[in-house]
Amino acid sequence: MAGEHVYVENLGQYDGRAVTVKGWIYHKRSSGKIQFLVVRDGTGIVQCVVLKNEVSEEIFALAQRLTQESAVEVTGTVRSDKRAPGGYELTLTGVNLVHLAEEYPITPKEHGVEFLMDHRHLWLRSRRQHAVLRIRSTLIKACRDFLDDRGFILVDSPILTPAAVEGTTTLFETDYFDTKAYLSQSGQLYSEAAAMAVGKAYCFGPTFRAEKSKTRRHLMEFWMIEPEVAFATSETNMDLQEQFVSYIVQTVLEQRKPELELLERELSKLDAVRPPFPRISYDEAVERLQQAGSDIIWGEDLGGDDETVLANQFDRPVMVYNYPTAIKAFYMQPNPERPEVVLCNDMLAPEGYGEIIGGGQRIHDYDLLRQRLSEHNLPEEPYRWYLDLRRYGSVPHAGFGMGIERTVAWICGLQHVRETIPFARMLNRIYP
RNA sequence: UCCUCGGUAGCUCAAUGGUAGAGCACCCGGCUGUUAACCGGGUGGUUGCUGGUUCGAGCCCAGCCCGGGGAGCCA
Repeated sequence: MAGEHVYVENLGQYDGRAVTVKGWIYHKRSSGKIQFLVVRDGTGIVQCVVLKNEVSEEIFALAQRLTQESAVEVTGTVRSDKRAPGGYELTLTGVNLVHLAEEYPITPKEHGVEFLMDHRHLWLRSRRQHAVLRIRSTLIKACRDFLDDRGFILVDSPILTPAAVEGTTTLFETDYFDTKAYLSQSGQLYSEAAAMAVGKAYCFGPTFRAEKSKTRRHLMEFWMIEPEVAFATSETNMDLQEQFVSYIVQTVLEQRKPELELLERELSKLDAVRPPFPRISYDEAVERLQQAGSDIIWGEDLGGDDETVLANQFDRPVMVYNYPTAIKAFYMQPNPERPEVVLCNDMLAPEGYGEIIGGGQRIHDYDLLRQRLSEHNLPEEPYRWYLDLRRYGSVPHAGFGMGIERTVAWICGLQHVRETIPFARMLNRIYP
């Protein structure tokens, strides 16, 4: 055995040279005196050729024994070849078996969703899932780069919390040394405290919703990034959102084109995602929907179908602002000229991917916030610290939360968010 | 919680109320350029569970279990 250890993604730089690739057998085809081993190493996939009269009998026999997903170190000469997927292939001189895999459950044929999700730990090895994971990784880095480059400070919020952020959503309850604690459904309230400390803050982490939601857009555990800015208004908040979303989409488009192509994503639709984004008021949204045949009436929240109808009227994400106060959370700042609506907005992704951002301006007046807590039948005690923020140098401020999985699903063009997170937590699924 | 569709070989699926099938995977054999290779042979079943109707149930009926899609809620 000889040859420098090289990753498949760099094979092009080693044309004509002897190298070693360390990886797993993705697939195998044989034809009597010639065998094709398709090896993946995490960075790519390369076809390796084993010729009977160019290797020893032992090597040829060993290659024949290899099973799907067996771990190997293969040595051979890099050669560009049009017949090889990827453009380069390896003519093998040696094979070292690291581990002979048992019969692998996931075959190159079709599988159902339940079977694949039961084998999620193995499904991650497939090409499509690789592409999604890489895009997710790039997207998260883009989110953080964007905020870090603009002076935001990462201030993480706790996962274990004493109370609900919004009284409405069901929370996962756990025991905290004989008192109750809840898994965080949002880091926002803590992000507000952080913004009052450092001016521009964001938190990024998992959030938990115990709602028995069973749709392609819902997970019980999902990741959310939540920027919060002091001295900001709903207007500047929407400016930030469109800059933010444009940046991450264009970054993924630049850096992950091969992955998007593998997923057969229509790139032109992503290319169109640049500022400014259309902004329509809730009032206008209701009118547009009624004209389109919806039976929605003013005061009702937009349903999933409504969101899709609206989003389809634009070629980029659309921001719907100033929803009725009655259907929004207790901390939303009312419009001073129209208290029946609040200064907030949602961002709806195109192509029916639904709401990817929810945000708005927060109440900064102490008395009004107390009144709202009371109106929402929320206890004051757990929110004492939150009310404190309105007692010591309270300023207008705004922020938003973006769901990572829905955003990845949209950018990748996936039918379901379960493929956008390594190990999805869903209704009826907490394995593997 | 509600609506809707489904559960048959390891996987994906067929089977008028009348002998349980195919493709793939796996095993054996053949093939020096395969691309989900191909060709021949073989192994493989408590038809989700319980009860009922019937001479006879994978199929019809009831209940339950499990899963897919959707609603509500939200990101």
